[in-house]
Amino acid sequence: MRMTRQRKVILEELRKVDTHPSADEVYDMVRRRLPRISLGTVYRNLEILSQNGRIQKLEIGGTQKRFDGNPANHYHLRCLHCDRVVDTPADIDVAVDHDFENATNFKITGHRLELIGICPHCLHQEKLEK
Amino acid sequence: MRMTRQRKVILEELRKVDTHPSADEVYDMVRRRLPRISLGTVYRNLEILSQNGRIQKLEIGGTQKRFDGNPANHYHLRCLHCDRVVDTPADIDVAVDHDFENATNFKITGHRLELIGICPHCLHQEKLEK
DNA sequence: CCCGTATTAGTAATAATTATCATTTATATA
DNA sequence: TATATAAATGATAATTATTACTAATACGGG
Repeated sequence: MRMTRQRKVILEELRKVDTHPSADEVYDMVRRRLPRISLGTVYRNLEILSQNGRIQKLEIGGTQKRFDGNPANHYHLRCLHCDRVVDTPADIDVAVDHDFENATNFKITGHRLELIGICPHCLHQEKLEK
Repeated sequence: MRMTRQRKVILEELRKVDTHPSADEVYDMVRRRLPRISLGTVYRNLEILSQNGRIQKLEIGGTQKRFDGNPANHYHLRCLHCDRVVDTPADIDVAVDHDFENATNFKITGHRLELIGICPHCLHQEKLEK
């Protein structure tokens, strides 16, 4: 994998944030440094970087895919109100694979878990509105 | 909610299968009984039926949404090879919401869990190929 | 049975992503 | 350091999945 200027900046910008941006949000972020980059390049590189394990492509609820600059395994919380996606603490691990391997006749290689709820920010808003 | 002919057939066909079809697959199934139904009607009804809790809209990996005629709570296994989606036994429940509510400051209302692996059918195929 | 309104079929529009291709550029090697 | 070459880019077109629009239709209460 050649480390092009575009690829480098995409990776750097994605690592700066913990907001799990969509491809077009990454495009906006990167365009501030590389105004002539094209959206196709962003898509292509997000795909390549996630295939190489440098970032994560998240398939969580909603219409767009989101991207995570942290390639380490962790879960995500999604806020029903503001759609924000937040990382869960790294030390929580839900060891369910073995249970399901016993209960079904699949060979389980992993799982995707997404927690749904209301984020602290929106909880606070709700209180104020009462 | 009016029970139109179209809506009734969509619900019936979806309940017949355990394959978790996408909207266009439901369209194909339903068209055998109602050849003049339109794809828009299928989309609209799948949305309405899922909002009324009669079916489930699944947002699992892949580009298309899938639908499940069984509205009861259960998890899904997805096969990496053939993309088949299979229900998990109903009696398995992963009680993680409380743990995450303590570890974060979200109010957790639920979770989505998807098991990834190789289905028995594909495992068998692999053996034969060796 | 008739009326009012939700629903439909058909089509157009939108949104997200992927493909194409001529030009440019990173990098291995001479 | 210059050069060859294959990978990558930018611009644009194409595709895929889904949603919106609208005149015509049909469900179901009275």
